Amino acid sequence: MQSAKFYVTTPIYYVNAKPHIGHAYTTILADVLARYHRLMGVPSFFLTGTDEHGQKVSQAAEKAGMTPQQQADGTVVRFQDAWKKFEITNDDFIRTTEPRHKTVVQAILQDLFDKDEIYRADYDGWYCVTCERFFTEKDLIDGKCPEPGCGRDVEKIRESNYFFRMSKYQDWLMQYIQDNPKFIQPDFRRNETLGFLKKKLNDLCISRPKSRMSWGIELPFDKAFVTYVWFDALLNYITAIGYLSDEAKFRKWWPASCQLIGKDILTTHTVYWPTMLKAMNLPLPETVFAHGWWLSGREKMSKTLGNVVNPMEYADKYGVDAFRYFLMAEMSLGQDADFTEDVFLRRYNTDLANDLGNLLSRVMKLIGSYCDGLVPSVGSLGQDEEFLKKVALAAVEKMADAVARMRIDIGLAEVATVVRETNRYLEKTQPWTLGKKGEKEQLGTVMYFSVEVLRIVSGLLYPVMPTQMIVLRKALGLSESQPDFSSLKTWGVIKPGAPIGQMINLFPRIAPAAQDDKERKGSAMTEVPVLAKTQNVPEQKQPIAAPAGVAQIEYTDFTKVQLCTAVIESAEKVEGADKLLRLQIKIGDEARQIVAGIALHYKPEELPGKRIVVVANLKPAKIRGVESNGMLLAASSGGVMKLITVDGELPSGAVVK
RNA sequence: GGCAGGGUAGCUCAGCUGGUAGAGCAGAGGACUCAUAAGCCUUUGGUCAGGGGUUCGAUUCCCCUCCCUGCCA
Repeated sequence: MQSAKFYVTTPIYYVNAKPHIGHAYTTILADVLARYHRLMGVPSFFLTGTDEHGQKVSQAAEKAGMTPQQQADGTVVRFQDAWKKFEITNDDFIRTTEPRHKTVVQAILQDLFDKDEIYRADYDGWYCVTCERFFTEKDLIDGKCPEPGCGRDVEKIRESNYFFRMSKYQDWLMQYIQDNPKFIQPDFRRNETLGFLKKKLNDLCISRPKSRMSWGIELPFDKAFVTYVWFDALLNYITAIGYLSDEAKFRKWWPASCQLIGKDILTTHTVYWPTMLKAMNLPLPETVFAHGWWLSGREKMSKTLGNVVNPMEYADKYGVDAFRYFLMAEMSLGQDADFTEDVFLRRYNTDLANDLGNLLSRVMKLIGSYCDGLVPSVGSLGQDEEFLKKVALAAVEKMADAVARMRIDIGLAEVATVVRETNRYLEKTQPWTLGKKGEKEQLGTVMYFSVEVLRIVSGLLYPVMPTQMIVLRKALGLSESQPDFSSLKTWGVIKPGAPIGQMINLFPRIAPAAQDDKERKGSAMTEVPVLAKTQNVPEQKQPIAAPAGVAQIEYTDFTKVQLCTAVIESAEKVEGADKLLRLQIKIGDEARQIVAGIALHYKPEELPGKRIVVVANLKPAKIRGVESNGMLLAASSGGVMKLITVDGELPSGAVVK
């Protein structure tokens, strides 16, 4: 199943956007695929980049008082930094504003124009002066501008544009898709494209008049126009690898092995793109793979809904490796998947902390205690050993197969099984008992087999968790920094006598924040706002029976709130706010500033020295421009408000529960 | 409305060409202690959406209904 080379691409991301989980997922998936192929010794090229032309960039630039290029230069780093942080090993990063891209795009356009693949046409349409946008007849809503919140009258104008003769490739493309089942994956996406192609395909407008939109690549044969962004953007996949500039390089990598996309850009990649390539007389990519969305609760994760989980936050909170592992393990094939903290933590604790991390701990401890910290030699083998070895080696094959089928999740599940089997193996053989009984030889066999399995597991997981797996391998005394696949297929690589490193805690267990049950799943994500969306959002099923207004909570929910006692050091009014006081408090030895809405009930001078109860782990917030690090508790009824305090003497910083 | 794909244990899903179901997680119980209160063992859960048909026999094939999802309009 190995090809001679592996060229993987992500879409180029719109530079104006902030990196979110969708970008992160695609890019990490590409990275994992690239790393697996490198591990298997397949020459690999991994491309990502940014799409930097188009109206939104120029609008943002104008707003910021800079040129579009400056705007793009300023925002592209958000992607570059993110990928660095996520250990992305892309071989190139293309920006569509780079000369190497623009030059080649223009050459392609000129060539297609010369071959009459592109022609000019006039047509009538409707223009909204306010929105500065052009619409076709059917775009209009009741004959008015369809832009949300606009709805003004539109005027009929005649416009010219250039068109790519896409329609003539319709039959060819349908046939090609049918003949090449691997071209569009997963299968149901292929059917979608075929469905799309059942209707008459139009030619593709590939230009925009500069009068409407100027930030783009100028058409070489008509300076009054720039290239339509999609036509420009899709070409990145070939310009970056040397099309028309470095033919040897281009021939080495094209056609792409795997082009990853989100399901939202299926048509551009399975209709526009292949017909463009056909017109250029280039072969099509082997596979265009459309993955699903990450969902939180019931809502699609997208910036327009405002419920984006910021990938940075999870990576910071739980580690880049754990984040990568979660994304790869939790999403299967082209399906959508849920991203909630509950699901994340459960998977982290189960797979990484309890099973894998803990396995490493127990093995290291046992070798430290009973084998002088050295990998022992092997004695006679029994059925248990043969079984364990078989399972581990089989996982290597299964992972290779899973990678070829784009089912990283299945491969990872296979590895998890191996880890579980190893834990079982330890229970069964009880090396601690063997150690106490002084049965050195058997003990040695058990420990050696455990170490070997961990070596193989670490190699299989390396592409997903590069940092932590290197740590693991070092702990096993492996000197090589990167594993290679052939060593994973081989049993008995670690030599007896090799020293084991210090005990490490690879994946510290995280105390679960909340119990999971279906009804509360949606609300577990604090980032999800209540949306006033009326269409297509089914009512929440099975609403929980709870008193109106406030739902019952689990004890573990309560434990999320860290309450403790504090002493007020000083207090003063916040200027411009009649209810707010700025308090300097001490929680134990820690000084903090909080803002409290108690000015109508307490005078600043009567507060110093009072013992209060505060929520200590509340996210810091700015209230009226004043930073507040916590929140005090007070009870109120009928216009009277009293501070919560403790009954008797207790030091500041005492835990309240 | 058209097309496509689904509805299997509390959750996420696996079940190829028909012989009444499995995994992981979650729940319950237990023995142990090398380990990250982890791990291991045992165990509770399923009229396999509903109805009809073909068949000796259907979760698996066919038809109908209901519900969900995606794409399109």
